[in-house]
Amino acid sequence: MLVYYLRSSNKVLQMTITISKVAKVLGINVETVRFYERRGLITQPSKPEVGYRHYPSDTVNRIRFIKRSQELGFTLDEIANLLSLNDRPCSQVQELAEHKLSAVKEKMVDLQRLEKALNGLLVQCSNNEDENHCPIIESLQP
Amino acid sequence: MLVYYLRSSNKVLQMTITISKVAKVLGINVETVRFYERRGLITQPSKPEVGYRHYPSDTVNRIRFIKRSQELGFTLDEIANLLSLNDRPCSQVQELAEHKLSAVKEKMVDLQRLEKALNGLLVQCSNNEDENHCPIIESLQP
DNA sequence: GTAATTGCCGTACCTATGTACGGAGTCAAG
DNA sequence: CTTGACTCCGTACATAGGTACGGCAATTAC
Repeated sequence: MLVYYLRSSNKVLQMTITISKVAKVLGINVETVRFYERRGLITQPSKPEVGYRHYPSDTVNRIRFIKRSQELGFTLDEIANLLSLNDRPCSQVQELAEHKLSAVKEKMVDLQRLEKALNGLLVQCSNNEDENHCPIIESLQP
Repeated sequence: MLVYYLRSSNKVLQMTITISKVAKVLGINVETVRFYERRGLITQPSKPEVGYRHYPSDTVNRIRFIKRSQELGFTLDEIANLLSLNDRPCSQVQELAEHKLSAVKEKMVDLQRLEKALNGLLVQCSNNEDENHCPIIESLQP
């Protein structure tokens, strides 16, 4: 079910679609769309007297924004923040991104430490003579 | 409250303590100890006719093992696995550690990709002329 | 016109790793 | 003997990000 209506300019078409179409074009679950509504990340279109709600393509775009931001490691709370910053000075957005970047760097240092430790364990293991006694278990024990 | 009792060797003392002491020496919450009991990671000492349960120092050591393994990024499920492998051939333990290692490496690649993307955003931002219009928000949008 | 999809809505459930709470029992100190 | 601290136990709550279900309404397909 498609509804078209004209903007006052008489030029721009705004297409509106049902929730399942929204979910489908984005490749996500209907429930996820509804979840974002509950979280206030997108606004729920008003329910018409008769029939189903229809969602403008703005909503689709907004969810795309959300999904891309998630890929960049932002949480939904941070994304809500980003969305509210739409017309705010660059500096605030930049700050958020920098904050995120330093968190990412920290996490990478963590993982490097971890990688080293795991490699250490495996080296011990490969030098092991005694088949029935694993040095990994040993070395993790106090 | 401390209870000492002798092992048959007549040499080794096994000290037993209350749950809050266990938590205290480990720097964790009492509830966490109880949570590990529920998860089957440690066994709950039987309750004496009168008074409180007392925990042997083995329990403390076991929890230390758990905590170290967690630091290495193992989940509680994996740790349960490790604990059950105590006297098993090295290969199984090694396999678990290798699996973990490759997960760590994957995660690092992810984070590097993310770091690059975030840096890209910040470069755009610093090249920005228009104070009121942030390219980060723009570039995340479709 | 009837059957099969969808939509709508509230609510419960999921994973992972704990934390918190309430009420009753127990213990140690003053 | 009373007070305060601790234990025990079951259950609920917390976070993050959804997913699932049940019952009823509306729409679409044939």
